[in-house]
Amino acid sequence: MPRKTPKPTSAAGRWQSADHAQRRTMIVKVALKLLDERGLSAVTMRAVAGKLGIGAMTSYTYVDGQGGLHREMVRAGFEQLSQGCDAASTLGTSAGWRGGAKAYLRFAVDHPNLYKLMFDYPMPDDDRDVLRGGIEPLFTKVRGRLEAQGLSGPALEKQIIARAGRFWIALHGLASLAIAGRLAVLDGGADELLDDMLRHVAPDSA
Amino acid sequence: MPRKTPKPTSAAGRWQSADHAQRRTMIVKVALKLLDERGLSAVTMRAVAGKLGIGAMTSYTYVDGQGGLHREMVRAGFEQLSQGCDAASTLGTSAGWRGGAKAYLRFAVDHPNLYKLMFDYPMPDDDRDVLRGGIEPLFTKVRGRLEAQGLSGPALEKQIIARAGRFWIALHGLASLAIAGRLAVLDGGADELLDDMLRHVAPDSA
DNA sequence: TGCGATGCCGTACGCTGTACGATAGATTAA
DNA sequence: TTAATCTATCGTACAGCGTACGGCATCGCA
Repeated sequence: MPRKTPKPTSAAGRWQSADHAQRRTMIVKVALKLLDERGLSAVTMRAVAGKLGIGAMTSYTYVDGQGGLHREMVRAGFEQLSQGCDAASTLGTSAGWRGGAKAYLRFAVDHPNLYKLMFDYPMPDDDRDVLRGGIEPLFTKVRGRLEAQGLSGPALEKQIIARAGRFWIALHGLASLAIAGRLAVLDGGADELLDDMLRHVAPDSA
Repeated sequence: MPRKTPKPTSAAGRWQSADHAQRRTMIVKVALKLLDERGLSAVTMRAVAGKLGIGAMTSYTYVDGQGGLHREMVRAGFEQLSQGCDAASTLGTSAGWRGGAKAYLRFAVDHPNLYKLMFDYPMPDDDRDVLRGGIEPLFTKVRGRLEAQGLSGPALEKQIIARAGRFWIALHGLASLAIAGRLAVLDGGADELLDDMLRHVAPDSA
């Protein structure tokens, strides 16, 4: 019985009283939950549709197949990562870098499957702007910090890439290896490794 | 016609004149070629068996299903990575770190699918020894360097983890982001980023 | 009232991994 | 020599996947 009447209540009934955008959001949300809880291989079109009480093919109306669903999940992931890091760091201060870094790592450890999907997802080559990808806040902060120090022009751009890039590469290395279980030697000393890393690659040092 | 006579020639005929270990190697080799050329999703049991002219189920005699095949590919990959880095670096020298690093990155860029498989592959938790995983040479070299400086005991172990770990994390971050196409901003300046990274995290600096 | 547009989804096709069991050749025992 | 056993091979089948296709029910508008 498609498109009946409003039908405001009932778990799967919510579907009815939602517009197009909301329905896509519902699909992505269910997919993210499945991804977190049971891994990428559990995010099947059938499973997602089943959880929403709709036919498998219905989801194709709101999302461009499985590839499109992955793309939406990646987008949502970068948004969440970006917001989390933004909230946790304060512009330019050394403690700010550390706060942002911890937020970044927390996201990766809390959502390992999503994080992997985000960084395995092929990024279009014509996006010369690497700032995309959820790390805009980092670059913006570094920019502000350096501008406050009087830098500008090409030198500024170069320094931004060097410092923010370096910082981000280190963070991603930590996150990625932590997820893969490669940092077991630490015996719980992930904090130490992070501190050591920050000492060496913090955007404040030349 | 199983287990006929030697039959030394012919492409698929080689299969006959091979022992158990050699046949597994042949399977893994074909799988690695498929992985490099057409991605992980192309490494199907049927495709691998087909390339060897054997029935799909036959490969199960030599490899423990798809999971086992992945495991064998990962093993082969770490072996190759380890050898490449070992050959390219000379103990302790600053140029040595750089050579090893370049070899590491070259492997990752030349075999992105394999590299991803290697570092996505779940590592057993009871392998407290992270040295496993193809980076033993790095840790060994750092150890030698530090021992030559007179360090020993717990301080030595701690320094090894701090310095080699830091170095490796940076390398993996670079490799991983390069594969994902996240380093496009460089405009071909990957070397610059590597140099900057080496300046900051080389195992020689405290 | 009629009718095109829109959302829904049952069915079907080709693909996957792999469990099972039949078969055929090699090896060993009598 | 002959019979029994073992081993490698793989044809078949099943469940599950993504998704193309087409039929359907309902809505918005004329």
